[in-house]
Amino acid sequence: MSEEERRELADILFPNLKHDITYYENLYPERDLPDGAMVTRYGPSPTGSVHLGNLFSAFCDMIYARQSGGVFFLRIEDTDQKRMVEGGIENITGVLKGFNIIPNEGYTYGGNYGPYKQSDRTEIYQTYVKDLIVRGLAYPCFMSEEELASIKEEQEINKTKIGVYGVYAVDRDLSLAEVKEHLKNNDSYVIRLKSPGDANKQIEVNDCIKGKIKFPEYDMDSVLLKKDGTPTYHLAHAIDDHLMHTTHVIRGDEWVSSIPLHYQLFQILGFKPVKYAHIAPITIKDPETGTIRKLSKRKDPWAGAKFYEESGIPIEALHLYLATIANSNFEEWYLKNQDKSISDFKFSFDKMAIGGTSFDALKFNNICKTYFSRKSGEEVYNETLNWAKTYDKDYAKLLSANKSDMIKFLSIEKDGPRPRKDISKYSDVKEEFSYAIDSMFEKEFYSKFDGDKTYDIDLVLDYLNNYLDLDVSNEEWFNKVREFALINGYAATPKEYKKNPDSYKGHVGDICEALRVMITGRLKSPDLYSIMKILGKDKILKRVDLYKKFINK
RNA sequence: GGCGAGUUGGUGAAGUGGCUUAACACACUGCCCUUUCACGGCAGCAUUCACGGAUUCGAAUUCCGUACUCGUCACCA
Repeated sequence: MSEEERRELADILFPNLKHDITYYENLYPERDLPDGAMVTRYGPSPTGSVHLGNLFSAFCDMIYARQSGGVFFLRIEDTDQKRMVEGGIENITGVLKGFNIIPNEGYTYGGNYGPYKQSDRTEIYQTYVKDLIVRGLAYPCFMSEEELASIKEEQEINKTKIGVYGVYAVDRDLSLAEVKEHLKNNDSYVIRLKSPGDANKQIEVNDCIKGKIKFPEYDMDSVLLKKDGTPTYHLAHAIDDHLMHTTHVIRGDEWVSSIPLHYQLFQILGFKPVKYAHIAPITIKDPETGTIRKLSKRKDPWAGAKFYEESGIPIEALHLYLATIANSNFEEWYLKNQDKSISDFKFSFDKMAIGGTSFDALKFNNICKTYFSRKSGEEVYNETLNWAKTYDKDYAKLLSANKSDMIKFLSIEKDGPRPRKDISKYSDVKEEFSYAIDSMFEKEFYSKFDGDKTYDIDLVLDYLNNYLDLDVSNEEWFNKVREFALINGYAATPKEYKKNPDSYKGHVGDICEALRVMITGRLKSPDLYSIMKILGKDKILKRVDLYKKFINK
């Protein structure tokens, strides 16, 4: 086909486009950003629920854009109508918000590079494709599904590369008359790339994470525009990321094998190539089979986005975990810098895992504990209340009614450089601190007690009535407990008791244990003095009463 | 099958030719601290980096081959 003919063909195929390429190029000028600013984007396909892997890649988009003073935008990639799920888009934007992953531009966020939904950009894609046709780099292909299937079969038998290329691209060099004939017959068609590549030549690309990768040049006539005039992912990616001036495409590594195609597309469209950062999938070692596989929403609760909120895991703790997955040196840095947060850390692509990143539930749990340990009692209280308001309304009421005491309980052993680590999620607060709220404690009625001993109520009452003094310091208080222990035939320290076990009934620890069990209903608790001080003598005595009922039930 | 990537302890991983008798964290075990638990401290936990070969004075690190795992080869993204 001559250039004249291609021009004619382009006009026949796309008669109604309002603009030309230059129009769009001018519409979306270069962004005015500081040097080194990264423009990243998250491009979800609205197919329903969100996977941890998606969240991770969006998280990376956000941190890299943020730390470089760039832009992170959200683009809805809904070019496939068949995959559309009712409410899918709303679900995605909602989940992102819920996870505190906030784009600073894009769908529902606005910006000067929209529309940010691909189904609203069809005309733009077609404009570029029309130009490609004029330049002889794209052509209409009328091959039927059957024809495609049959060349694939042939290729499989011949053990050659599968796809539409070379001699298999039968419509590649159709004459204008032939195309017109097809059109007259109303034959359906797609627009294919007329790939200028040579598979015998190599290209080398530099992935920000994976480093240098070599591929044969791309030589297949990939589909650019589908039968319905809608673009394929590849075309949309090239055009959108060019027009929106994305600098870094961070995406899952299932895309690395399409790098040659994308690279070629950028080249023939005359676009400055984007930098790619292909992140490894989040995997898990299957507990049953021992093999490594991708996280599965069906088998692994962590894979689904809903899980975290529902089970009361703080979003910030998840961010912390994503950050430790994202950069291998983050964890160490975070442990050394007690007072710093994620945004203080400088992430870099070369600290990202190249192979699969394994999800370590135990480590995640520990990170959650660390998160809580660094929060003040009041912060823990507020966050827990906030969570309970939607996920445990009854508990939320109890929390509100017991605010000041609850904060005191949650603050025990929080000051100082070595805070307790006993909570990993909001629902743990309810479990671990049930003794803090009278009505809960009464209901629980020592059901949490996991020992088999019964304790001397008279001894405890004697102590409470005659020796208890909560107006002194912790140390003085404990000295009085020691005094009381000695008087009653208990050793003042466990060491002493160990030396002469026969001369004592037990040691101070035993007295404390009795107190602890009656007051908290369990063998383990935070500092006893602090608990007693918050409760006060009256409540303590009531609990001893309750214990009496428990023993005699 | 073609193309591409990965393979370091119980786990997540650091490591880019000598500073590695393989960091750090999680888990586990022991001891210490201690009124319980948690926290914290100390110690233990890979004589070895999938396997075979090559290069080198020297390799977990470079090269070649083998095995296994993963991704991809759609008018899905």
